[in-house]
Amino acid sequence: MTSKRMIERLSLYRRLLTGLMAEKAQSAFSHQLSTATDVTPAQVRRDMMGIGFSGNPSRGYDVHDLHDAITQVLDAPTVQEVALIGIGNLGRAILSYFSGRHDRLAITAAFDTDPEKAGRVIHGCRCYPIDTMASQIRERDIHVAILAVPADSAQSATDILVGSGIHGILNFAPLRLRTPGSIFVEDMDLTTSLEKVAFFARRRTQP
Amino acid sequence: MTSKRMIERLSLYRRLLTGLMAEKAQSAFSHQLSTATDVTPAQVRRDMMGIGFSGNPSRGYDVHDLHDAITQVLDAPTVQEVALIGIGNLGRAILSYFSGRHDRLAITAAFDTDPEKAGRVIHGCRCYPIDTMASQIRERDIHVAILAVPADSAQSATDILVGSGIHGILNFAPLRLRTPGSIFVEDMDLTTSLEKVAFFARRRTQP
DNA sequence: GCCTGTGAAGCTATTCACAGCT
DNA sequence: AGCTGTGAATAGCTTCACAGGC
Repeated sequence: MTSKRMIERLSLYRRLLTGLMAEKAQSAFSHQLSTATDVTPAQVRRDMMGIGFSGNPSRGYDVHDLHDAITQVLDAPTVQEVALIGIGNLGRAILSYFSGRHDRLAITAAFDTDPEKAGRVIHGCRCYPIDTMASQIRERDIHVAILAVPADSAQSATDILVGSGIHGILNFAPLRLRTPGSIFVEDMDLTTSLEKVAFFARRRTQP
Repeated sequence: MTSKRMIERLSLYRRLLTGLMAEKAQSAFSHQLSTATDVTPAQVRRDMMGIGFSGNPSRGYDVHDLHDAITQVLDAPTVQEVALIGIGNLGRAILSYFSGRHDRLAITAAFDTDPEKAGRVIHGCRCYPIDTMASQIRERDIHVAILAVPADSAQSATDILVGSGIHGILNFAPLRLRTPGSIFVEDMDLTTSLEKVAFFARRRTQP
């Protein structure tokens, strides 16, 4: 229960439900949730079971209640702060992408080695020099970090993060971080993903 | 054989092997390949089997030969061109990230609705207005696209891509694209990934 | 002794299929 | 008639464990 895959799907369902709420839909069937999220209806029902949410054979699932139920599972009761490490092109893109988009997750501190950037406010997020990172993360009780630094400084940054009480890292650096098993790491490996797409695209061209 | 997961791992092995070649290593054992890529030694050996590559019980796998063998599987014999759709913050970050990094994959055309951007060259990649996209993709025989447009224009851009002969899409837009089954789509969903990290980080905090 | 190669076992995740409800 | 909830079946992937080689 609550496997990595299932959490991903819950995130998708919720996003879809938010859209449905905006168009005043009261309820939705598993097959409706399934088409927009690209999973099977059976999978949707399994996931509902997984979070202990029940639907109704004649109406399906209540859109509002389900949205709440998923939020109950996915989100912390209070806003979770997120630290961004690395304010290069990618870091800034990530900042602009998340800026004000989520109501329970917010990037509230960004760090960079470049002293030029310290003190600036980018997309509503204040930037600090990297040597204040450990103390700030610890003091502000931040447990989630997004790592967007070059590959050659990723491991040293990670070591600091781990030592500062971080529990989860979204890693954009193109390497596998060495971390204690207690840290959750999700890799966003652009190179690997693009190579994968290129591979399967080629295979579709001439199978 | 050659499942999605395996292709990802091959990409990781190759990156590691490139590093090993730089430090003049001749050969490597499965357990060496495994630690740096975060898979088990048994998995490494399975993957070698998968691409029909043999090692040697006393020396392990020849670094150079294995690098070649993986490249043979992963890459096209010639350079594969990639189109980038959307030259916003994220698109530019992706451009800078990939610029000159790969020798068989290159982003050689970028498209945006903003006519201001057309004609510019960003990180070595020429930008074009979006209405020339279909014809250029078709004429230049491009089969791979990176989609980095806002969510509300992602589906219409996708429809054009599909109609232009694209076979694989690396999708950064936060929604599931509707595509024919013949198209390979890989989703890079920042929101979902961050929610996942936040969820498991929280769970580590108090399990 | 320590490695690779691999059949067999084990896991995990997904899908099937149908009873039960409305 | 068409849905949900779910035990059972299936599929896909990973690890075990050991024979064979250096």
